[in-house]
Amino acid sequence: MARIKLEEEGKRAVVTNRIKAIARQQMRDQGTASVSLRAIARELDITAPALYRYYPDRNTLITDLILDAFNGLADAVETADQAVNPMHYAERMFAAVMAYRQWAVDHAVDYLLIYGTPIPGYEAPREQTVPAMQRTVLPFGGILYDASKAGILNIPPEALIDDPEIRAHFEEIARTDDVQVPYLIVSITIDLWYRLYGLVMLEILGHSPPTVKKAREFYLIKIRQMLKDMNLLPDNF
Amino acid sequence: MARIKLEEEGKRAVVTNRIKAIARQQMRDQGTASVSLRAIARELDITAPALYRYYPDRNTLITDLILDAFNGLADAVETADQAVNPMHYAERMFAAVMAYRQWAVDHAVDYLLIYGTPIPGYEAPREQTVPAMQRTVLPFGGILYDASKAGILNIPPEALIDDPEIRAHFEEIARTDDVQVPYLIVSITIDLWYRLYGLVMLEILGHSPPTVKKAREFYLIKIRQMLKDMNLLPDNF
DNA sequence: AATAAAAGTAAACGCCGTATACTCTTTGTA
DNA sequence: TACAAAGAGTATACGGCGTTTACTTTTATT
Repeated sequence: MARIKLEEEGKRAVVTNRIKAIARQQMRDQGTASVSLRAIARELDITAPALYRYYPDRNTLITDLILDAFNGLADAVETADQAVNPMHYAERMFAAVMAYRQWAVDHAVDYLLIYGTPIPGYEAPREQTVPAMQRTVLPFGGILYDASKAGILNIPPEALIDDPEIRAHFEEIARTDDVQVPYLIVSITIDLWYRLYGLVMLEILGHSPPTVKKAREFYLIKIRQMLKDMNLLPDNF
Repeated sequence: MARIKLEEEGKRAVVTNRIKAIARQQMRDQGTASVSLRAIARELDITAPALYRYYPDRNTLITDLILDAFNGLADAVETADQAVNPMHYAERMFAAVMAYRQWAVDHAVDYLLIYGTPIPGYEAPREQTVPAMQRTVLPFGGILYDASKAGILNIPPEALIDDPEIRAHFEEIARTDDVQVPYLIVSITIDLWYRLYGLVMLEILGHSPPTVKKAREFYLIKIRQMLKDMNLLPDNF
């Protein structure tokens, strides 16, 4: 029975996966906000209301797509990080940073879905999306923390935060059950992260100020400088 | 007759302005992509097809809103720049940078409209939008150029571009009819700009990695560091 | 006052998300 | 094995959307 139950669940999973795949294709073709239940149903040779057996409404489907995107991005970064020697912090950071950009470029709509303008009428359920989002930032923080513990990391002076409130906020973020990560790690992680974000968004949306051609090279130049400032630039770059 | 003609044109302008105002209100309420001709018509106590006397289609209206937004942002930055002594480059830059953020925060939907995820089904007419967009970047380049001519500007080493193609591209951007602005000015302008972009987007969209509270203070911290690196930090900040 | 242009309306087409009521088909159990 | 319950799907409908077509009203000019 457990086996039959599983097969049943499997069938449902197959259908929901096809629904999501078609939705992603639609986003690719028509833009992030163009997920249309009727169009998905048409593609599946099914009437529109039948989709409501799988998703209670359009928003839930979108939430599912968002969670998939966050997890896909996080997986890509984590995988890249874990593929290199954990003691080679510079290589780890470089791999993570390049994987981040590559995933965003390869899955532009998904990246826009999670980090771009929200879809009108859609409100994200924060209790689900926030943890998923944090997964995409955590690897960078982890690498920086590891490097700092190893005494490798150079923390640029601009990471120091005078404002006590922001400092407290950063310390709160960095407090887990057993460790208190120094707020400076949070500070440089966010600094790195918002710059990745700006660079990637610019490339994906294609409206660099006068368009920067050769976006990958530009990204590399900027990344190289950032990592150099942190003493995390791999020798071979 | 010329007078009457003008009044006629004035009436048309009044209506199109009301159309745009309602559209902006809609965006504010429902999100960037929710500009609805029928809803605008309803608000105007008019039938939907009547709107086609003023705009041939929805996309043209959106283009108009986009151009207004670009020009509004550019005006805000230019005005802030021109309000201070033109010889005080640090003050000029600080004023421009703060005006940029303030406009974006005050007109979040408009900022998203021009720099966020494109509206599905809408394709911007580049020959109109690109020049308007350039107006929003130009003031920063101008201040930096003026400061460099005055021998004030400190150009950080990361502005140097090794890649000859990107360098050539930057030089092309910086070539106007009578002057050839050094590519380094373009390089630091773009560098400043994409970081403003990342910071502002993060604040507007509210999905800082774990949300950064006190976004203005955070912006200030980052800006201060950038300007300091360029020797453009005003004394009083 | 007559006329031409501008502004607006009514009706329709084919999209959309969603709700309701109904019908098959599959499945678990008496 | 017969049957009831559950699951999957359909038909129909509602009100929303952008847009087109054909027609009417208003306004300005000669």
